[in-house]
Amino acid sequence: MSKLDKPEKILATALKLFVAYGFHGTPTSRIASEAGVSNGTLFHYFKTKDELVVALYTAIKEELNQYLAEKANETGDVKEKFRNLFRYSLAWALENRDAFYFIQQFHFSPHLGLVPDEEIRKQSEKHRNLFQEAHDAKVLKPLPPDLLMMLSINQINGLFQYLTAQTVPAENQPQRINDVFELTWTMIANPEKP
Amino acid sequence: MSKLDKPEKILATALKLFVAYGFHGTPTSRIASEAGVSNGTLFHYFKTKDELVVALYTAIKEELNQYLAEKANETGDVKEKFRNLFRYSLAWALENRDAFYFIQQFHFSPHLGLVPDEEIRKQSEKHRNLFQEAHDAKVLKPLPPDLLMMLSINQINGLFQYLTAQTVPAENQPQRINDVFELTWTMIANPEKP
DNA sequence: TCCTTGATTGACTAATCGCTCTATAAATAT
DNA sequence: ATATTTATAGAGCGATTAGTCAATCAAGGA
Repeated sequence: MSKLDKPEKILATALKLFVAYGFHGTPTSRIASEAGVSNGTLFHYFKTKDELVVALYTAIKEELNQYLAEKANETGDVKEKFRNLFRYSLAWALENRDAFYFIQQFHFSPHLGLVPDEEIRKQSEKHRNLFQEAHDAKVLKPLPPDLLMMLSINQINGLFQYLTAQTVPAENQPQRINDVFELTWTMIANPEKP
Repeated sequence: MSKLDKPEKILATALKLFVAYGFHGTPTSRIASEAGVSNGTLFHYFKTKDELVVALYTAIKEELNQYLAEKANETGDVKEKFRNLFRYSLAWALENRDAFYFIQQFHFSPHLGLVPDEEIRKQSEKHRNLFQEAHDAKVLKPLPPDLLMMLSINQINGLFQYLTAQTVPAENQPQRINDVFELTWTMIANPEKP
């Protein structure tokens, strides 16, 4: 127990086991033992198992958002901002496959209902603003920006699934990612705008 | 027990409960009682709970595929075939929300590993062929057809999420669906082809 | 030094769950 | 009519699990 402090170690272990065996398929006792702590310690930091699951979700989301905030490109034009967001989202996903998979697993589980709507909206606020501003500037197609954002996110998810399922050589991945970004951009961008 | 025979009633009840409470969040005893059968009867038709989950998945997939096969347009040009596939996929999803949600829930669960790869590939064989043929005829962009199929499927998923989350008036849905199909088509189609 | 507070442990429990088993009834075959 | 298989029920069992609890241990403040 040197590098990570205990709550972090518990979360890291829970992530590994959850993606392998599912939420209810992993007993808290196993999380505790594989994390090298006792059963009681786990419940000292997380009152219930559900609370642990939700804490893991928000921790991962925060990590992703912080990463994207660091890599955000504030200088380029709109398209470059979108490209950056797209590129780094995928870079993070490929570097943190379990975590990215977990996000989707969580979204299709009843645990999603335990997170307040407000919390969820806040997590994607910055991205929503980006789409809203681009929409107001007529850079995007005249469709609801929420819809275009949803489609873009699912482009990322689909490409992630493709890159992780098929064994695409790592050196081809950046090219593929850029290809799909260009597809996505022509899909959502207003062609009448320079 | 009049309309549905018992295995069907069990599957229908399981679907309702699984999407509400998750796989492990719904005891077999509750499935049985809400389906109006005894615990023993459930295990008479499905040897294990896992087998029940997988049977539900394959039953839903078959129903969806049969529906799409019925609605398939064999006459029109390629784009119209794709439009039909897109449109009816969403029509079915919106008419069978629980079932469509369940498919995704299942895909992000460890139960997916219980289905042989061969079985999964067979389920999307016809659609894969459609993409392959369009690719060979240079109708699609020069990218792997598997990738383009993955992206198209995720367009459907994203639009489904949008239409079910936001309260889009039912009368606007066909328009939105067609909008997004056109986006998808310009995304995957080769513009140099008439 | 004593006291308080938080961290840590692991045995323990109450409840639950998947599944079996025995018994019986219904259907089907011979 | 008899035998054989299938359907149904529901009590019950063994195993597992989330969460508790009483007992130490460590750290720091007064």
